[in-house]
Amino acid sequence: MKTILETDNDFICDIQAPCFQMLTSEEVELVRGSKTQVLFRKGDHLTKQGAFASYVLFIISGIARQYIEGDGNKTHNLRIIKPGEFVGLSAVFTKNTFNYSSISLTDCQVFLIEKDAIATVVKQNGLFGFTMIKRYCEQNANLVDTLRTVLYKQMNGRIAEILLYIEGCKKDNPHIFQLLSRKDLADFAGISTESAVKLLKSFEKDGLIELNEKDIEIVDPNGLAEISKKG
Amino acid sequence: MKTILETDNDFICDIQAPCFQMLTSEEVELVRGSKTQVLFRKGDHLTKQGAFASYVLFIISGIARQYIEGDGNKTHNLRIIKPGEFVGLSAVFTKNTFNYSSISLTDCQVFLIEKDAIATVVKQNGLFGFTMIKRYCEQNANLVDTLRTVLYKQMNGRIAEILLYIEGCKKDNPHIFQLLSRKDLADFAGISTESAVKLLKSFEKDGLIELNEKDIEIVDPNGLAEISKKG
DNA sequence: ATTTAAATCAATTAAAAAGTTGTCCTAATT
DNA sequence: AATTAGGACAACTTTTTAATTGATTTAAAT
Repeated sequence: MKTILETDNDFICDIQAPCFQMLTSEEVELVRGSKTQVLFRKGDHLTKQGAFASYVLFIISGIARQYIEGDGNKTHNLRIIKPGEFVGLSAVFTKNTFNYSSISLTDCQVFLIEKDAIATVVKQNGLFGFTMIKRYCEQNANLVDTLRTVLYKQMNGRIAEILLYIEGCKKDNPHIFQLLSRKDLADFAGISTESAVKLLKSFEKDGLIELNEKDIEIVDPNGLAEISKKG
Repeated sequence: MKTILETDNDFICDIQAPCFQMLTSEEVELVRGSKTQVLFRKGDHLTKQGAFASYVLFIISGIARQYIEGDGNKTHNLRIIKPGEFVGLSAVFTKNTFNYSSISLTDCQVFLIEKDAIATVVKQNGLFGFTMIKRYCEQNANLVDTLRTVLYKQMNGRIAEILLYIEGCKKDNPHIFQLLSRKDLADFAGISTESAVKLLKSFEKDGLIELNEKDIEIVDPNGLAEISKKG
């Protein structure tokens, strides 16, 4: 009990993440007083699509997977959530409910910050507002990319694209491929699990990637980029 | 898409559960306007210990398991949550965060009701308040029982007690034992998984229960009650 | 009409998780 | 000091879940 609480306190006493550095000390106090910290264990839901959202989540450590739920167990993965990122920003200013689910791929230390506190600080602090806008903007761009992929690309391009995307997440977790099942990859690409399996094998045969158990080694990133671009 | 939405609407258009029958039509409107409905799939978290609680959950269908998280993956199961029950009532009037986690054992249709709406209705409607008090009271009694068990009983009594408890949940789900692992049972009784396995076998040998795969048949409820009482 | 892309289905294999059992260790009780 | 309750560990088995493969079907695109 004691040791865990101590490490918790390390987090609690300081909001060290870059995006909070630009706050005044009163603003830090406001955020500090409006937050709580939770350990989400591997496999826990950080957000549940459709549930009331009275707070945003800020990831201290660990990674998670964000997805939208369709009918009948269908899911589409949207992104890997990394340390230093927010979840549920879309609930602060507009919707009152989370419009997607997310689930932790590893244990995650997370701040939950009441959304009123975020809104207040944004109104006071232009610089902080600016970084929030930047985040929204990036998310928008990513959503548009996802949409384009779903609308226009076919299997090869889709899986090549997400392989490169996941590869880019290796700096946050070098073993990220081991944390994702074939179904997870398929749900990122929006294809069936079986198709994903077959395509990965064929990519391996073509020398684009290397499959070692669940780990995937990107051998020819340029080749993959080419396939991704062609669609 | 269509069929699912239709069944959803059946729920959404009417708050049919007994405990809402005593509300005036304005109160029903207030609750209706402050609620949303979510399908939690088997294995999804309904609540996460420590997260902000801006709403209470009301179970329409399905069952779930409520537990408290300790350090290092230790959990203690508190109860089976059944249709017609609330989750998170303790957050309405006092704590701002959930003080326990809960996870669905089957798909669950759930109303999330903003806690302000519940508080408002309780203040207006004495009869509704009365039923809420009754619920709190029952939960208190159950918590005291749990505490007594943990403090004073030993293995045999603990496992006998929870077998009878789970048996009592069969009217809400006849297959409930199949939904619980040996670890789940052990975490209800507060003993190790291995001890639970061994005790179940010994109970079977003594003709108290019958084990068929994961299902458990209570053969001698009086005998179990005896063991449970003795501790 | 024919080709192509990709989902679905069914069967199989592989890997992971859960359950089981015996042995040993520890702390409390007698 | 001896006994007892019950957890912890290790080895093993069973069950469940995930991955794979090939065959078939569907639907769109040429």
